[in-house]
Amino acid sequence: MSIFFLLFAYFFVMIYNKFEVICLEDTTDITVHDKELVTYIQQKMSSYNTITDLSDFFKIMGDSTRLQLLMVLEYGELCVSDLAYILSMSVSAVSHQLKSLRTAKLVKIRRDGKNIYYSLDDDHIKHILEVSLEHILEK
Amino acid sequence: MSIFFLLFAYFFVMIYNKFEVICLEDTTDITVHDKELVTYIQQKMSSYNTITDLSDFFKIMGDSTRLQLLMVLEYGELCVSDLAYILSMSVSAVSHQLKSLRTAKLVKIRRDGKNIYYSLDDDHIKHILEVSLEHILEK
DNA sequence: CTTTCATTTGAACATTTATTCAATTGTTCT
DNA sequence: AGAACAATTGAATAAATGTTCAAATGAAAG
Repeated sequence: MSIFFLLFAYFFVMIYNKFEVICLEDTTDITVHDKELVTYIQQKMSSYNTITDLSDFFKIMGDSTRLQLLMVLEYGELCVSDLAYILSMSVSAVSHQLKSLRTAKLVKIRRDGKNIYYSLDDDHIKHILEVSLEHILEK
Repeated sequence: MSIFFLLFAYFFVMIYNKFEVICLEDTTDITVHDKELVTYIQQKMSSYNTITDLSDFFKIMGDSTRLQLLMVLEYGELCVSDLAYILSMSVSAVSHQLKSLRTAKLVKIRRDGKNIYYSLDDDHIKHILEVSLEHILEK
């Protein structure tokens, strides 16, 4: 009885391992069709860091709350409660998002007494927003 | 005994309701500081639809996989397995993201036999990517 | 007509993300 | 010093998102 069990176990492990190899090969070994173009792109492609930096930048503006904040701040500096009033959101929620924008270096702050005034940190953003807005409106 | 319970319940409900009102007022009644600027912005602000469209557009590019796909496709049209090979990702994952890009009308497809070739649907995107890349590199 | 290849699809899972709530910090005014 | 105001913070909750896996589709070749 036990010898059959051992044999069974042995073949099971063998087949299981084989199966794993097949699976791994399946996900990594992808047949390339346009080899010339693929190798050309692999040489030319931007570094992974550049791409993640860029996607992080887009991710920041990919939220309507943060984008509204940026667009409102194009008109001038404003304190947190005024921003919350304009977006009709809670002060806390706005503050959290302003923090994201601040760590992304898209806005800067100025303290004046009890208030903290936020403004755009950079004029590039205005340009990007304009170009992108054109893209949206033309579609 | 039961009369005290009723009295307690009555006051509890009264205070609870009052408390709710305070809470609601707390989140909506925000003191405005720069009334002039706030009302000016409220008139000038883009419609909510425009902003959500724009943030949806940024959201699409806010993922490194999708952004890589767009940047790779700047070099020419490619089929799914070649794209998967370049990004070293599974074909399925790439296909899912290509679908997002397609519904966002950023890429288009062309069928050729068993292969499906993807390419950029629009030249605007190239421009936006260039402008944004400049922004990142200058920081 | 069946097999093979390229791709898509849907469900499941894990991870990330945005907002709320309650408590805390920092500032001014009395 | 204490009250009042403006804003931040951290934990908790709920919603959205990306990848994997397994199965299904569509097209071409044997």
